[in-house]
Amino acid sequence: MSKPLQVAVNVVAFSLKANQLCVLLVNEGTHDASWQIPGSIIDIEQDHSLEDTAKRALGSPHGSKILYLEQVQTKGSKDRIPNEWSLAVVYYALMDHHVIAQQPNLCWMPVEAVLTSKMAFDHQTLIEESLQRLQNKSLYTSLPIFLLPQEFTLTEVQKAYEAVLGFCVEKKSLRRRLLDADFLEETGNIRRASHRPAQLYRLSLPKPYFFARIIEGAREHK
Amino acid sequence: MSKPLQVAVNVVAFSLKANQLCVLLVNEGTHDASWQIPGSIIDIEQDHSLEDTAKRALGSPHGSKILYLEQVQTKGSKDRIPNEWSLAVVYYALMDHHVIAQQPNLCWMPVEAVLTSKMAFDHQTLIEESLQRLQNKSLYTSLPIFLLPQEFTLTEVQKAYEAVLGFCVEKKSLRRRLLDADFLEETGNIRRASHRPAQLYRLSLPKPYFFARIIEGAREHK
DNA sequence: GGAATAGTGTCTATCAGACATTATATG
DNA sequence: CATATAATGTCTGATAGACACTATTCC
Repeated sequence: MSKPLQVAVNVVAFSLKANQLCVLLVNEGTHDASWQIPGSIIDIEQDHSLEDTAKRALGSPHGSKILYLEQVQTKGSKDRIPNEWSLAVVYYALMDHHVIAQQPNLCWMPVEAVLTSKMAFDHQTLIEESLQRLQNKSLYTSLPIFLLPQEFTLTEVQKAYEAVLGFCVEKKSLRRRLLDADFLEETGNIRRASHRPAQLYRLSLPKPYFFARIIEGAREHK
Repeated sequence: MSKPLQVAVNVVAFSLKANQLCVLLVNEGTHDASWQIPGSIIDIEQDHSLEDTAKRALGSPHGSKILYLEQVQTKGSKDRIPNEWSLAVVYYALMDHHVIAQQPNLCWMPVEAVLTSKMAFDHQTLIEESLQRLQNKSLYTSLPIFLLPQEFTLTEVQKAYEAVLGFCVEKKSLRRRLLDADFLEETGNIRRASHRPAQLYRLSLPKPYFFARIIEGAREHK
């Protein structure tokens, strides 16, 4: 019989800020470079399930404002953290960056910056692997839309795809995919600016839509 | 601070037996209908990582004869098992059914039979979800080949895809995918029978290959 | 009218499916 | 030669990408 083990749930939270994909980081403050992703130890009194722990780690116990939450993987080994068998269940979340209260120890950092900065433990890897999953899945689903507010234009959807994927996507192809698929509905409202106004849409289902084919422009960028 | 928790690793092992996709089941013998999938509690002395626990659960500590192993998900909640917060990391494995020693408490059961029989705990669900993952991934990867022996014909590959996916795939399309992709090499050997003999192939890489598009015949069967 | 972005029309290339055809072994 | 399976040729349809074009608003 083996000794018991403490289990953490960590969350890589993504949001869009000025058309940039960002990740939520916490500074535990022990020393300067100790940026981490949010996480909590499972509390079997408080948490009913792993998802509850994930939501608690994001300070959103009832999950409001977490528009999408998906488990990525579980890491467990003797040497993930020195001298300690450690286990972490990793999720990623898509949300609006406004919902996190301004706190000095929290920040939304652009992914490119994250990928070159020093992170605590193996959190760099956890972020990379979550990003990889989000990117792959965005090639054949409507996931990037879950980074947007409830009402959005098709151009905003395109910007969201480009922020997630890291390359340009073709306007007409994307619009064809989106409109042919029948998971968007016009709200009837219109976004005005100093040019032709744009139709506003909303999701008619709270779940991501799966397309039959991937965005193939991706192949040249692999 | 929450109480510690015991963590199990469970494995849904698939193999091909007479062109049928089968799942490895264990009967713990306490009562008749207690078929389960193999599993072990993490032993932090013995196991270096989660994968080690998975391999140990399959009675294959060094992983020989497990041709493919992939983590599917981690289930954790208060009510998965009555009156106990329980946590299980689930993997699926692809292997040759010959490698499991004949033991009275082990059996390879065809998936269709599994899906209609009563299983212990939530193991029915774990199998369904693993199968789902295997099927989805088989639409755009070479995974089914990992159910075959080292040398195989293209017709055997087709049968493997059909066993996994549960529907017929078109011969020419599949061969085009396989041969255009450059992850197979002819062994030079030949499989003989009472008809035209077939070229034998082997994998030139031990990793699954990812195709650019899915097997679209799938769409009609969804 | 000019600037700027929204939204469309349409051609091409690629590739999966369908299915007919040819090839090669055994008995 | 009959049978059975291996392997190929080739047409069609669907759809992603490219990109030029039109539409509509503000100033």
